[in-house]
Amino acid sequence: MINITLKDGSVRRYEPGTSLLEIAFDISPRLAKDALVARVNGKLVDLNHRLDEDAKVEFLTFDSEEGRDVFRHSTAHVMAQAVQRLFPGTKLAIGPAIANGFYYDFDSPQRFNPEQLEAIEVEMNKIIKEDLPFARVELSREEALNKFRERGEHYKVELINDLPEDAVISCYQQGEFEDLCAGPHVPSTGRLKAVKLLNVAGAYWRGDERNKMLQRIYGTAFPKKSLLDEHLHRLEEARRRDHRKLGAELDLFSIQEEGPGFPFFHPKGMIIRNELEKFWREEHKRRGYDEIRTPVILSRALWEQSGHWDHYRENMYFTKIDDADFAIKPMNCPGSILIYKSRLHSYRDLPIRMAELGLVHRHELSGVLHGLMRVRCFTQDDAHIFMLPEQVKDEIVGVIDLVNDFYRVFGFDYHVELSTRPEKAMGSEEIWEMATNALREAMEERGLPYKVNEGDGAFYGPKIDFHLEDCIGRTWQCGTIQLDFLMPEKFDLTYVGEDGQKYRPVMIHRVVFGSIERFIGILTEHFAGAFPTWLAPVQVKVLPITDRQLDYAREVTGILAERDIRVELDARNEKVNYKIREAQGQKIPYMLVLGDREAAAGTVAVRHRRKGDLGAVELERFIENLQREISSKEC
RNA sequence: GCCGGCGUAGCUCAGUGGUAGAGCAGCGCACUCGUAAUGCGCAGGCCGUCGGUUCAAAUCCGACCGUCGGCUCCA
Repeated sequence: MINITLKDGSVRRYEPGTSLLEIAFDISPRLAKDALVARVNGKLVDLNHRLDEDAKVEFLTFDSEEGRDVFRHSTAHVMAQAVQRLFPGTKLAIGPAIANGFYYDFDSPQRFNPEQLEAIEVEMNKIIKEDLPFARVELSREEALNKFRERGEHYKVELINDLPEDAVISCYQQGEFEDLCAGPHVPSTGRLKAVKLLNVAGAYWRGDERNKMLQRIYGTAFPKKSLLDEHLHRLEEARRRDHRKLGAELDLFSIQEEGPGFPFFHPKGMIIRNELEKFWREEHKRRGYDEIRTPVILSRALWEQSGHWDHYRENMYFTKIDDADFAIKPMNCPGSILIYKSRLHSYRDLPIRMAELGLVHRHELSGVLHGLMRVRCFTQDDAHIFMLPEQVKDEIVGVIDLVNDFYRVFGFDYHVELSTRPEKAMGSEEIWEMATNALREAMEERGLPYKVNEGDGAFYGPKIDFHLEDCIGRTWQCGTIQLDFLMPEKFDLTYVGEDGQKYRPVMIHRVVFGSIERFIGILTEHFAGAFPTWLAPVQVKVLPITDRQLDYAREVTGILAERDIRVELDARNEKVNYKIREAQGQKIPYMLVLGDREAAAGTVAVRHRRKGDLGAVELERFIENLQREISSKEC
C-alpha cells in the first residue's frame, strides 16, 4: 500500500498503481468531476497518472490559476486538432494558455477569417462530445524528431532541437491528433465545455519579425456556459469604458484622419490636462524640482552627439532650416543637458532636479497606434536629476516615493519592472552593472516587488518601469526611472568638487505620469469617465425645472463660477428628467435641481451622479462641502 | 511595417448590381413640467479616396488612406 497525504494533512492508503483520478473519485465523486489536474510533490501531473509511491497530493480545479491554465491549454490542443481536421496540411507552432484564454499559432495556406473560426468552433465542440482521452507518451529525442520530421512539422522539430539535453520529451494524444507537449492536460476532451474563439491575428514565429508570419487564433474556455457568458459580458462592459469611446462621448479629445497618432485636445480634455499639470507643478516644487522648457526642434549634430542618431534614428522626424539639418525631439534629455552645461556647477549645487513638461514626437509604426495610449506625439512629465555618485540611491528612492504618492491619489494599482542591458547599448558592461545594482538596491530599500526584463533597457541605461492597467487588463508603461552614466560622458558634463577639480555627475531620467496623454487615457478607463470632482471638466450642472426659475438659476451659476467652480447652466426648455439624464450621461458629479421651492428659500436641491437625490441645502453649505471635496482630491 | 476585420448623416446602425434609409443628436413650434428620454415638424449623405469591371456600383475587383484586434516596439 502507498500513503497519500492530502492538502489538509490527512493520509489515505491505496494500492500501488492507483490513478489520481481514482483517488479523487474515492475522496468524492464531485471532486473527480471538478478536478482538472493534480499537484504531486509540488509538480503538476495528469489525473490519468498512476502513483507507485507515497506522495503529497493536491487536486486543482478551475478555481486555481494552474487549473485554469491546464484547462485552456487542453482547449488549445483541441483547437489545433479541429484545425488539422478541417484544413489538412496546417503546420503547428505553439499554443499556450494566456491570462484569460489561450491561443495557437498556425502556418496554413488557408486564410482564417471569422467564418473559419465558426467552423473550427463547431468542430471543437464535436471533439469535446467525442470525449477523447488525453494520453501522455514519453519518447526519446530521436523518436520525437523522426515522428515530427515525417509529418513535416518543422516548427516542432525546431522546438525539440532547442530542448535542453536532459529534458523529458513527451507527446499528448487525443484521438487521431498528437502534439509535442510537456503537459499536463485534463483527463479527456469531454472536460472542456464552453469554448469561444475570439479573433485571428498575425504573429511572427518566435516573435521575431525576420521570421515567417503565422496566423494566431485567440480563444477562451470555461467549464460552464454561464461562466463563458459572464466573461464575454465583462469584455463587453469593459469596452464601454474604452477611453476612445468615452473621449468622444465626453468631448475630451479626438484623433482625426489629418493627424494619425496626433491627438487633438478639446476644451474639456484640456481642463483635465491642466488640472493634472497644476497638481504636478505643486508636487514637484515641493520636492525641490525646477521647471524648464526646451525647444522642440534642435540641430541634428546634437542628436549625433547624444547617440540618438545611431540608436533611435528610425523613430525620429527630421527637417531642414536654411540648408542645415534639424531633428524634432523624441526625448527631452539633450535639451536639459544643454541647460546644465550653460554654466559651471559646484558640488554644493547638486542634486539639480530639472523638470520639463516636454512635447516629444516619435515615429511609431502605423499598426501600433491606439487612442491616447500610443501616439506619435506626447507630453512627457520629464525630469533630469544631475547628482553626485553618492546621491544616486537616495534620489532613486525619492522618485520611487514620488511615483507611489502620485498613483495613490488616483487609487491606481501598479506593478514594477526592472529592465537590464539591451543588445544595442552604449557603454561598458561594468557601468551597466553598477547602474542596475543601484536601481535594485533602491527598490529593495523600499520593499518594492519587481519583475526583471532582461535586455529591455534604454540604449543609455537600465530602468525601472511602472505599469498601469487599462479597462481590459492590458498594461501600459507609465512612470519610469532610468539611470544614465553615459550622457554625462558624451556631453562632458562636470561639476567642481571640494578640491577644485572637475568631476563627472550622474544623471537620472524619470517620468511619473509617463505621458500626459496616456495617463489621461488610463484615468478615463479607470474611472469609466466619472472623473473625481477635482478633475471633472464640469463639476456642477444647474438644472432649472421651468423657465420661471431661470433668473434664480443664473444667479446660482454666477455665484458658483465666482468661487472657481466649473459650472454649467442647462437653460434649455426641456423637462428636468431629460436634463438629468443628459448630465448623468456626461458623468457630471453634481446636479442642482432648481424649482419654485428652492428659488423661494434660496437653497439648491443636490443630486450626486452616483448617490442620487441628496435633498435641498443652503447654497453656501453646498459650496463649502464641494470645495472641501475638490481640495482633498477625493476619488 | 506585417497578418486579419471594418469604413454609409455628428453618433449607433440597416441597405449585396437598378432613384440612399432608421433611431438618437441638431434646428423650429407647442407643452412650463420636481430627480435618467414630451409631442409634432424640418433639415442633414462625392456611401473613406483613387482606379477598374458593367448599360448601370454604396454593393463586384484592385490599390491607397484611416480605423479595430494582434505581432514587433515603447511613454
